[in-house]
Amino acid sequence: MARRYVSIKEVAARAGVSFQTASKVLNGGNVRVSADTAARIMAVAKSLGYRPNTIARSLVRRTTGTIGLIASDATDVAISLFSVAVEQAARRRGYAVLVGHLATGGEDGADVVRMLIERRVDGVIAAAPQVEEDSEVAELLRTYVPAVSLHHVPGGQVPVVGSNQGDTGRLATEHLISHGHRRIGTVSGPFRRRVVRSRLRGYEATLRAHGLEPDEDLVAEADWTPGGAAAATRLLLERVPDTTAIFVHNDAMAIGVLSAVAKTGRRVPSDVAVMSCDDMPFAEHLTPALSTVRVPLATTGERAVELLLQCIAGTPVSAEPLILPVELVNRDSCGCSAGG
Amino acid sequence: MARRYVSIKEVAARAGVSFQTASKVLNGGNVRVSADTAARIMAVAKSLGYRPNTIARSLVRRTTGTIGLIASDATDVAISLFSVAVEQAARRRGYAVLVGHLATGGEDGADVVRMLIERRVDGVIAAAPQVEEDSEVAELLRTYVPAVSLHHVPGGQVPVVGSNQGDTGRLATEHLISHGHRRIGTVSGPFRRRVVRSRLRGYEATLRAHGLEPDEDLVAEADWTPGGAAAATRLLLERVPDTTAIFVHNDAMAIGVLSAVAKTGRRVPSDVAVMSCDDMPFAEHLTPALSTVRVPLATTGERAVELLLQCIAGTPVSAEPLILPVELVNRDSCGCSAGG
DNA sequence: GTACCTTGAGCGAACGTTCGTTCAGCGGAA
DNA sequence: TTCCGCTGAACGAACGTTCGCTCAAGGTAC
Repeated sequence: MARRYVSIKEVAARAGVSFQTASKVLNGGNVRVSADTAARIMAVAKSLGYRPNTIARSLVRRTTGTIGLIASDATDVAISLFSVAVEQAARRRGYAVLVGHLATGGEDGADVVRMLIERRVDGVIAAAPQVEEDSEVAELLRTYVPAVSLHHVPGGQVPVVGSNQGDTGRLATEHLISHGHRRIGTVSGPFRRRVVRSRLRGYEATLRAHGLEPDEDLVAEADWTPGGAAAATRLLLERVPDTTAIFVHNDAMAIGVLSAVAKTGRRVPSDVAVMSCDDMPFAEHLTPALSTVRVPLATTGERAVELLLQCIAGTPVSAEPLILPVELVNRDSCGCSAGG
Repeated sequence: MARRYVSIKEVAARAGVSFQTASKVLNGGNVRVSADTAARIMAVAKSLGYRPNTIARSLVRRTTGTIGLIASDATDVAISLFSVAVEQAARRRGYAVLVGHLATGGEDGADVVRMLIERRVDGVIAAAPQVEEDSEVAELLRTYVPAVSLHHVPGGQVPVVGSNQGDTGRLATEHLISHGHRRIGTVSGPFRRRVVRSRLRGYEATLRAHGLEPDEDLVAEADWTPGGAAAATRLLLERVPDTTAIFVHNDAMAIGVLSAVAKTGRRVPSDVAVMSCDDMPFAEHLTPALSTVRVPLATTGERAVELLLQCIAGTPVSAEPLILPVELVNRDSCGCSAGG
């Protein structure tokens, strides 16, 4: 299999020019080379199957044209949607993406970042809630490499991009209230996440704004998974049997909520209405079709890349988080189609 | 922000040794350095925040410790499960992963591979069905870099790892037959995919083995998405209204099938039983809980990494595909829990 | 005929490492 | 005293590029 890359020196030798000249025509910018010398070099390069060695290029240019993506264990569709968007946006701009998926606990965060740093990525995008608690990661990001995060990073100084999570809570809750519900529960992600707390605040504020008192029995903490959400839902319906609506913190959990509600013999949406967050591709195909607050993950990914490239270029970047609007998507699970 | 990496030369200068000596203690192997010189160098390195530059290292070592992963647009949970497994397995072995997500049509396959090659990845793992049709990609993989694929690559010579897809078709169909079904439809992925054809062959062979004649009206082609599957299901049930069971080619589509069946007023599993493939995390939480043939995607990812590292090391590798067994997982949608 | 400009190409240095070889100094055996 | 071997460290070369400077040849203007 003896595969070997041919270097620019071999190309140059075969073409009868210095390797620096070959460099100019093959990879370089302003060419200063006659048309037929150039053509000859190109021809030789092609026939030899020359592929530039970006490793060597990176060494002298001191940039790798690579960005690092640190993502949580992307069983979560939302994260993978985001990751794909990031990679494609980056590639469109000539950047490659080096990815690290954190273990569930996120205990390897610093390892991943070190790996990225040692590979000299030009910048890092963090899409892992675990970094919220990891000050070692924060420190590394702050001191070694431009970074953009989907989540707040301890100590700040890392630009954040995302949506207003309070809005998702507000929108979902308001909509449920507009359907006449008064006993509105919520199945949330882990309390220690900022996203979760923001959504919870939005939910509670909206309740109050409509004269309803938040009740902590109505709040059930889960873990972003369908299974966890199903358990939380059972608990919630036991504690408050007359719950008539549930606000779920993501679509994956909504699957579990739907199933748990059905298992108690209640029907969605007539007995219990359900509103979710995210709007993943499968949401509209669940039974009943899931009403949800759309979070623009793909756009967020593209914005994150743009923002990061600005940081890399040294353009000053706003200290304020870049906020992308969320949007209510009404389908069946909230009761809209039933005319409720 | 003037971030600057400190090089080994600066560390060496501060420690009063040659940079090659510093190299030995910081990154090198057999040390031949006195204990306190070593300690001094380490201390300086730490205080200066030295991070080895693997770019330079790669240049001289002629390996990057990086593998490329080319994946289809991983909206598909199955692919992202696989990708995560690959990355984590690779990292455990000291490799980083450079990822490229193909556009839906896969028209950028060769671009992605070229990007990987120019970055001198040590090997490539392909998890994109589109490569089955891309002989340019195949050619690049064959001539430039060790590779392992989840899908057959035109022209062969690239080791394949995966499951026996005929088995998934057989297992699902047999199980449905064992429940007494005689009119068994199938909602498949795109016909031009080998996976799909293998599963279809397994399905048809099993039908025949039980004295049932395959009927092409019972085969509805879809596109791996819930929406496409829903449409295909409607078509199928229109063409053959007395269909009593459906074999779906993945869990994502099963969501659409479940919803489409329900919309015709039929119930799952009593009117129409459903068997799927994959066993994604959400499958058991659908309503009804999805019976499915588990495809060990995560294990496949780890095996792919192992196999690739063998190729990289030059260990001869079997020409036969590496087959991982699939497994029947019975839940509610096939009728098992109803005693059918 | 001289001076100058332009074009095309060569050349040296640098990027931050690794790796193998060389070398100075020292202790001990003959 | 001489020679040897060992230890600790220095040193040169190489990896494959980019970048900027130098330089020769030829053309043009005076």
